[in-house]
Amino acid sequence: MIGDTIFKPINVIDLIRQYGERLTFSKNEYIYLPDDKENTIFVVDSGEVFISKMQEEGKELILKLLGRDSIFGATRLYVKSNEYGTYAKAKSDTVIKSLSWTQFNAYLDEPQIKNEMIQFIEIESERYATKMRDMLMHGKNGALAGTLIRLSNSYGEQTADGIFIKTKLTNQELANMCGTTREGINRALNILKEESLISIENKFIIIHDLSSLRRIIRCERCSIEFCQVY
Amino acid sequence: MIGDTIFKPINVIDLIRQYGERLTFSKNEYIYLPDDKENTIFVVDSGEVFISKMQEEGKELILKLLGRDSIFGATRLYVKSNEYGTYAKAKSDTVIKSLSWTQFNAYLDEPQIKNEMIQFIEIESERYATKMRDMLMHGKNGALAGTLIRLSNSYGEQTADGIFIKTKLTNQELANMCGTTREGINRALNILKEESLISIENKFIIIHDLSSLRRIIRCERCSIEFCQVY
DNA sequence: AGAAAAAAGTGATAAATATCACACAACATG
DNA sequence: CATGTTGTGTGATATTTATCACTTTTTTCT
Repeated sequence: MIGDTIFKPINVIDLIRQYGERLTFSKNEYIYLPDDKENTIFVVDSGEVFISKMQEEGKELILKLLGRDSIFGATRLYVKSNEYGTYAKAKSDTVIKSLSWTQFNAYLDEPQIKNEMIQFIEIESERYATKMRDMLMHGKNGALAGTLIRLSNSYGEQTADGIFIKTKLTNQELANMCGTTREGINRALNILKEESLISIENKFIIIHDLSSLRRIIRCERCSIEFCQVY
Repeated sequence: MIGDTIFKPINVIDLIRQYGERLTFSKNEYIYLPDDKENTIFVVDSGEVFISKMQEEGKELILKLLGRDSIFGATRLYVKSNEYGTYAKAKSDTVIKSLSWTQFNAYLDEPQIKNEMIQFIEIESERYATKMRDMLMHGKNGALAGTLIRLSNSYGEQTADGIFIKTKLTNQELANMCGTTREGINRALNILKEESLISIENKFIIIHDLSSLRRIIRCERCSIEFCQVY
């Protein structure tokens, strides 16, 4: 992360790590499907996980890209719609810890645990609202700019050369995060490269001019906490 | 609403009604601005309120259209970003009740109140996630179809003629809900009229063929609870 | 290392959206 | 009821985005 520390539900993470079952998934494996019974809470140990909204005809919308310490799955205290509604897929070989909701539920009496869960949901909601604007108001270039900014907040590392994004993403994956096409992303990235806003080295994106990216979506008062890819 | 009853935080609503201050706003008045200090929770008594994300150059993205019994404002238990981030504007002449966060906070010890607030936030988050997909994956027609479906769930009344949407919306307002232009909405509505999916009578929209609207955004397993305009 | 698979790049074209510039209708109000 | 004001409808045009059909490059896997 650049600068600010952001909220992390450390007690919840510890709890799942301590009592949860260790599971491994290889690249592209599904961790849960939209109509699976929503009865497990997960935390990422290593690797990366996409949370997506399903869409037939091969299309998908990636809502989140999770890394170590992200919690996901049954994260709702009361709203039990029975199904997850989303699906989770391992982006790379991944180790996660999983705890059944029934087991986790027993710890919700502890104020610290419950409070962290509430904060988690509140932040999630704020992030969606912010993202909605970025994705809808400035065309597909705006969606890409917004995604790159979020990536820099979540996976960016400041280097002499610029902000190095510590995760490789294919054009198709970026397209699915932006709700657009692979070809469109390819062209848009190439334009950003020509304009020297970014460069790509060994498939890793480096952001050289964050302010110009921000200008695309007219984001000045950008909140680091609410502008994340997870 | 059509069918299902949906979640309503009745105890919270009663609380704000009982102890809150009555405020009136006339059409187009702002109730709060994005950088106002987030220190008041509101409930709508009568009239309608838009919650929007700001955008200079006159553009705005309407996130919610609230009616009687909707709560808004400082609805976060822990995440106090100090500013609202959104603005609230009276769509029509409106009466609301407002309670300072400090006062409201004292009642959060009551489990019923706290639980309702948590549920409210959880549902809000689910609604945003669902909306994101509808708005991003099927172009501007999809955004309009999604908006009309949400309007029918929130403000629809089944009549012999179809689903009557009990609130008047200008093309500009619909455009701001969809992240598109007034002209675009105008043409899209006219096409839907030609195809007899909807008709407009005395400025009120009537939906004749909800299934066809759903087909535009490929929504079969549509959840009434998560598909609302508030 | 070589073959197969996956991802990236690109031109041509079609389709969707936005923009501009008005005409016209409806509505509110003094 | 005359008159601004606000909202609607629409053509013409520009811009953006998606689609198709490939080629080339990069990665993966024996």
